Amino acid sequence: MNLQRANLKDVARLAGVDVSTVSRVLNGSSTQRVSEETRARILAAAETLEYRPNALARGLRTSRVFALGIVVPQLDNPVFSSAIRGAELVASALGYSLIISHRDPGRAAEGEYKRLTVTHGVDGLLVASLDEDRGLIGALEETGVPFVLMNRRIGDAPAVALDSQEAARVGVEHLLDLGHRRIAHLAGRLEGFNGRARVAGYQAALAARGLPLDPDLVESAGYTVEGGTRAMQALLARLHPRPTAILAATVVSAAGALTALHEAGLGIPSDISIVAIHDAPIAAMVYPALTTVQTPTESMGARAVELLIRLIAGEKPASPPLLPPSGLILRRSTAAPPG
Amino acid sequence: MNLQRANLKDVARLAGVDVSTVSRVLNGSSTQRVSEETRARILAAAETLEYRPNALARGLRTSRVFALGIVVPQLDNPVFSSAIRGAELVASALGYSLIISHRDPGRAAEGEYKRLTVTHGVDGLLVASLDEDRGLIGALEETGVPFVLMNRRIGDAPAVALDSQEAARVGVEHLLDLGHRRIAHLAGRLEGFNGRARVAGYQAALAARGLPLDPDLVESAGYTVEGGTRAMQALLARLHPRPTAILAATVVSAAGALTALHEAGLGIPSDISIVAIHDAPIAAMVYPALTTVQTPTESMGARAVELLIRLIAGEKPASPPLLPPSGLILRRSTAAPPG
DNA sequence: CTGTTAGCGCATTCAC
DNA sequence: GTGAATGCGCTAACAG
Repeated sequence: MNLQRANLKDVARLAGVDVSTVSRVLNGSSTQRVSEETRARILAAAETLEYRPNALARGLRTSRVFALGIVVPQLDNPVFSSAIRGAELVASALGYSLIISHRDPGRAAEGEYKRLTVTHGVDGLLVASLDEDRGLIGALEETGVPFVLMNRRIGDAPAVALDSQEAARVGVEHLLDLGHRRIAHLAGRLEGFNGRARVAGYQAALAARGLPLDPDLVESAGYTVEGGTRAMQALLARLHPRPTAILAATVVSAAGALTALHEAGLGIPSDISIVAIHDAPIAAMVYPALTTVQTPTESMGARAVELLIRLIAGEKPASPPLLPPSGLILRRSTAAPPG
Repeated sequence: MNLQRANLKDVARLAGVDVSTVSRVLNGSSTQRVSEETRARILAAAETLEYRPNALARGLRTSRVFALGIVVPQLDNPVFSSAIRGAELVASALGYSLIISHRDPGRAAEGEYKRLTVTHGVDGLLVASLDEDRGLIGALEETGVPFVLMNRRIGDAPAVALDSQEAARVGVEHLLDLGHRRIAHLAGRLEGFNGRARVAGYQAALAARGLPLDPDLVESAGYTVEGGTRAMQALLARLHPRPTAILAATVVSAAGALTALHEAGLGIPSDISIVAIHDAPIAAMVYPALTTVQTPTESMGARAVELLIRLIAGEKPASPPLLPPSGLILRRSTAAPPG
């Protein structure tokens, strides 16, 4: 019933003090000099009235609304939905709300950032972009509020991203340990931040075992099912003998590759093994269930919020190091090579 | 640069009028009686100053913040992420922001609703719940702001939901048209709103062709991959002869069923066909790609926002009728029965 | 047709 | 230690 109702004045009246005193104790400013007695009385009054500060009024006064904007290009991408979950968790733990927008950060972006910052007055922006768009940084800086990039680094802008190179290395190493020597890579966008890193990790793992690098073993598949299918078909058509194992950039492209493999009548993992980077629910939904390199996507969102809040507080924190993979999830898609 | 800067006073000064006049023309109230001349001067001033209203101040004054809270139990459920997308689209088209929260609506819900409404001051709530929890309505009503339920109806509370019965009927009819007569149903939660409706639709389709209803053909699989696998295995173990086709409640349980089918060495669709309700990206990621009954999940979010905004405006709109399926997406998992 | 006035709820500077 | 006064930016009577 009396929700939204009680305000500072009500609490002040019930406690028999002035609103300014109530404000002081409730905000617990470091320079608080209030007698224990009245402080207790005020706290009790606030309690019985179920007082909740009005974020609007407070924001109008302090120009801090305790809201963060987060813009992601897509909601159903497992990497982003997981990052959002992580962000939401720490944001609300720290008293912040998250306002999401799923516009493509590259496009119509500028208007969106203004809407979020100027109009709605968020304190900071979390931005997950899919491409390298340099214009993005400019648009972001124009908003005047702190921001942090997720999933990639652009220049030296504040960012939290995954160590895709290490993730790829771990995946390939697993395959090497199983005995595979002819390993292909279903790459993402070769020009992209993560795509490049994965190729580097793939090559590093091979080089560490003294294996030669064959450019023909790498095929760009993008990040779609269709791309995965098409790239896998290309690999199958071009490579003789065919590879005995595949490192896929994402579970989505891996799923597409599985389709191509099934259609080619190949057994998985009897004829060919496949390991994908990123762990997501769909890894367990395909057949056979995918062995994956688990990446800390949820932590990425969490770390990003922490970084952003420190930025908002006026600190000058450095971006954290790239987040290393958190494990290898063994399922049914990998085994020793045939023969 | 001069973002967030310009306020009504600045515009008023530049236009040589009073702030109240500026407010009047910018808000375009129906009772606006301002000379064309000054109106033009004000508009021009606002333009050059890139004036953007401060939502906080406006909200404080009008207790309308043009923000909607949306709480969903999970972000990566294709039904919800799609509904969110639809909601976001119409919300922003109508000038509203969406504040998301992915708490389980049943649990810790009350506190969450208060945080959203009392503290952040959203104008209304969109709630997608997974269960029937009656307490939910009480908690929602206590917030004092309008709300609309998504994905289910509870009592006669405002709600936008899918016509799951019709969706099931369409799926079964497709199977019947292909010649199947022994069709099993991988059901959701039998006690749930949608689960019950799907069973009814499944039975109605069978009855319409004069086919007998065999309770043994229905198995509850919940909404998880594991549930789908387990239920499919149970069906396979219990039914002799085995069914030639399956209607799965969701793409997720269908994916689980595929795993069981593959492990049993059955060909899809050569030995057994399967059609799933809801279309989602994962339908195209599994093997074989799933034929699905497409449901308007994005529209569900869109309609829900429209309904909510009318509620906020003080209208007393009725909940729209259940949303019928929008089509049948033919992929590779269905064909005529063997023999 | 347009200016004046009065807060919305809160934090904060300044008295006492 | 605590109260009084002020204003964040805006809208909504109420005057004129």
